[in-house]
Amino acid sequence: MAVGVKDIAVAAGVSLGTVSNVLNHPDRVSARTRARVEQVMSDLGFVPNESARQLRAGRSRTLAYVVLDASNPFFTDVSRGVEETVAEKDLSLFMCNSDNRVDRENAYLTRLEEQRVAGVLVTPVDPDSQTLDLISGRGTPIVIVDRIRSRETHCSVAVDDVLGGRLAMEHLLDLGHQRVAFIGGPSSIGQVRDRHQGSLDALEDAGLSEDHLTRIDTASLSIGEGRLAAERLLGISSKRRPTAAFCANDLLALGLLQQCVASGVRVPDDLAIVGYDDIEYAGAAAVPLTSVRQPRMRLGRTAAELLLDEVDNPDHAHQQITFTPELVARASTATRSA
Amino acid sequence: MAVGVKDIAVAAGVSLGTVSNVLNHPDRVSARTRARVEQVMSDLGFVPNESARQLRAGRSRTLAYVVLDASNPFFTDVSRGVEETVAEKDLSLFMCNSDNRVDRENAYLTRLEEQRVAGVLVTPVDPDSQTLDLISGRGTPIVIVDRIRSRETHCSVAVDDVLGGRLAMEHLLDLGHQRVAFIGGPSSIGQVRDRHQGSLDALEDAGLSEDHLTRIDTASLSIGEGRLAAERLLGISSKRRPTAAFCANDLLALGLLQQCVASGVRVPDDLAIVGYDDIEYAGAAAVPLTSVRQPRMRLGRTAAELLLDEVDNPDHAHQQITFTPELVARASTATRSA
DNA sequence: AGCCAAACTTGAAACCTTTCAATCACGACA
DNA sequence: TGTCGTGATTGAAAGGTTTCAAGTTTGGCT
Repeated sequence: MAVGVKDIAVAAGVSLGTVSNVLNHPDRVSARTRARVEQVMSDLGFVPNESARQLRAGRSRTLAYVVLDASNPFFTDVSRGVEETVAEKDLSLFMCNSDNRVDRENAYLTRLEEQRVAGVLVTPVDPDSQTLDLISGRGTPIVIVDRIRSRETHCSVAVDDVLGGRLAMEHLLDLGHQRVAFIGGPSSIGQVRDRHQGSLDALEDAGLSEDHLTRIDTASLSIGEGRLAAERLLGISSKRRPTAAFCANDLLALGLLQQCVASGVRVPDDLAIVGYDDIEYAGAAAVPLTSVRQPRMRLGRTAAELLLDEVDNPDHAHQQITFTPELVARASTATRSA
Repeated sequence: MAVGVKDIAVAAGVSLGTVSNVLNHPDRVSARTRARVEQVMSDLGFVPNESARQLRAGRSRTLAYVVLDASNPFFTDVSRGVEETVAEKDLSLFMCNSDNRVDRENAYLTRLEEQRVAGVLVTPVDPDSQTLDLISGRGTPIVIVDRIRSRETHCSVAVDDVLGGRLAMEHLLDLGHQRVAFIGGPSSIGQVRDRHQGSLDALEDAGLSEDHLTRIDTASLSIGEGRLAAERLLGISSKRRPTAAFCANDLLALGLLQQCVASGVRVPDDLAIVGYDDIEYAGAAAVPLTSVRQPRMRLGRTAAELLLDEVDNPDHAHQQITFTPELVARASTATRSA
């Protein structure tokens, strides 16, 4: 059934080595022989066995990206950047979705290592996971995407979340808001902590105390949690209620926005909203959301470049790259007069 | 550097075969030997080489899903269903994103065949692509997801799009709308054709002529195209303008909704909107969208089950499974009086 | 015709694992 | 003590490819 190089060799009347050369070093083979061998290959429907090739070569020509949450548009854009860069090389990219679960992440990482993939990109559930060190220690290059690690044992790319938080808060303060809600959680997520910290920094710089920021904790960064947060926020007596909300990501902001509209709270007049990530749905919302944009594609592209370098540059040095976020102002924080 | 079974065997003072047995047939090995070998494995950091295993076994224990568009939430939900089912077995799942491009789809399929994956799920750009036949003809099982094929040479799962189109249109007709726009394209996509056809069927059943349906063609099924469609729709003089729009998917509907809100057109009062797919963002929109829901997870689960059957059931028979869609009514088509 | 270099082709070894028939060790039983 | 059976272990072969040193052919030149 399965036809291998040997069958091709026999059918074309050449040796195994020649068939292999047609595949891997076409220049070493005379045009006539090559044509004949290629003809036979397509006649017989030959499909090279990548396992055998890998076994010989020691490594495969495949990269993998272990995504934290494939349904979050933020990550699909990062993936797009990765794919774009990888596609230019003669490599393929497989994607694995850990879905925020440590066990699945580990299962995938193990499988990938067993497959001897050329390298792995990963947005880990826990950036300090020891598994990552073990694997790269054994020789599989790993690049960490969108997370920062305490020890610099890998390449990584990330965005400055403290700065992002600061940008969001400064924007709201500039607009004259004095009472702001920070909506996000759980704080085990580094991103959430950093964005919150950035808001506090901005407050401090403005000479305002921390009291001006009301923290509303959420169980996750989802639309549903955004709706729940809205209920808690709107439950506050209108006198003391914040006039603006900064959400740790756009999904929360979308949920918040929806619940506000449903409750007759006008956005931005009664409540200004800032999101984070600037996913496509943020700009496309009925009240387009102001959001902090991260260079998502660029994140993916850079991560892939670092990995490619680590894969085939013998004197590669680990790098930690941090990008700068940017505020995109839209209707959800438009000035009241407008 | 790399430690293999041989190194383990030497270090543990046993033969190659015994090490292999510890891995694959633990019951054949005495408890004492097994413990010793396992100890050595973890001491030395042994990671089995999957390529070599595969080479011997002939097939890998990996499945793959070639997704049409990883950034469309519809497909991420289908993937979730697939993953769920696959995770129950001792198999892993890789995802590939063809991004609607035939060349990438083919590149991935080729790679997967070379890797000798156990089976492939695919939502193809062109359901009648010949590549699919070639590959399954050579022995790699393929299941087609969310598309229908003219010839029944593979298993496939899909949703009845003609019925979905009919449900949407009947809903609008029930609400008293007489002039409706169908927004979607390009019509090279079978789904778009079917959903349009379903609307026509509903019209006919209601005894109305095709004139009651204005078709607005789009270049793709994206939010941006939805906005463009809105401009064309709103350009029609208010006398002749449709009072409702049925969009071929939710992304179009979201774009349409946004542009309407921005232009001061009230939804649903001035224009009722029905989307398709019922992605999470549809229900979470500022004016929650009425949409036609497809059993996305179920689609994924069923596809995976069919594939698993084809993989390890010798007398597997191809099946074409069609699911039934369901209308979810929300605010975007609420009755005017409400 | 004879020689040489260059171009091409060959065959065997190596990659790492699994399988399976064959061997071994051990205790039980006669 | 010798034999048998059982469970544990072994060693060699196989799986499909690539590599590389060694061998062969080709064509040009004198």
